[in-house]
Amino acid sequence: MQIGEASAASGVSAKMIRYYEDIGLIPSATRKDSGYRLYVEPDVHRLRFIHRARELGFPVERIRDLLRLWNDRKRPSREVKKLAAQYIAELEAQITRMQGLRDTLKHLADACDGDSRPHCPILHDLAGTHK
Amino acid sequence: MQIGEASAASGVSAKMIRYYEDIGLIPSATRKDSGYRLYVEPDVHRLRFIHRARELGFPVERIRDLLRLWNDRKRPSREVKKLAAQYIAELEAQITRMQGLRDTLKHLADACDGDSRPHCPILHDLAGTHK
DNA sequence: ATAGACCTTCCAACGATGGTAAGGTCAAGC
DNA sequence: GCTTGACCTTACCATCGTTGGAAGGTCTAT
Repeated sequence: MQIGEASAASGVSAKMIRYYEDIGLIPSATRKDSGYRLYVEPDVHRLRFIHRARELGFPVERIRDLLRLWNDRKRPSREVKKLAAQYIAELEAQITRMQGLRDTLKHLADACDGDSRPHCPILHDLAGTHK
Repeated sequence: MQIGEASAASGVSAKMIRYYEDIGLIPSATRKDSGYRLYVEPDVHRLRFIHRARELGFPVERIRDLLRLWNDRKRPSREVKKLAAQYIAELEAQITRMQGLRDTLKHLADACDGDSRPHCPILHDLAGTHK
């Protein structure tokens, strides 16, 4: 099948399939005489794997590791779990940080009258005039 | 004062000060005969405002709006509060999304033995073989 | 033969920041 | 006056993942 069909079947845009090939995340596709890329079912399977991992937010470089483990039928599940745990920890850290931002902004917004008067604790805080 | 001092006083790197000038977030600095940029206290104040807003995660384009409101002494606080509320809602959405990712990964990791055996629900899910 | 759907490569952009290179300026010390 | 070193200038390149476009080649059906 050509790249368009592989794209539709995997959920990965043709653009991104070429990109993944470019950065070596997937092997170079075989080509027809015309230069068109050709794919078979296992290729689509791998693309679906990548698509799902991206949906889960794994950065591409981590997907490289996941693919390596996926291809190794004898790998210990310990290694996969470790990668997942690392990523979970990163997510936790980012969530905590964003919750902090949200809380700070909420406090400022709560203290802001939000009426037609110009006084506003939000801008006041941003201006750093309280320090 | 020169850009280095303005940078140290505001917490914004010299690099970013030039960038902000480039994208029109701040007005073009006056120059010495040598071409060196010159700053005065109100400039530093504005840079601190930007710095704090970036710390709070405001994207630069939103800071543009905030600066406009900040410069308008007669603006109703309602407008500022509205901007903040929008950003808070975006934060909430992002937090919720990341929590979803984290929970999904946690469930998968919990179901993974994490031992030397190769079976692993994490890769199994990524492969989409359950669908 | 021609239309139109598909494919190819290459280039640019996004947002915010860091880095580097090649060069100009300025103040202090000798 | 000359050198040193800290500071400044512009102009690129890289990041990360993705999208868009341009200019052109290929295939299929009419």
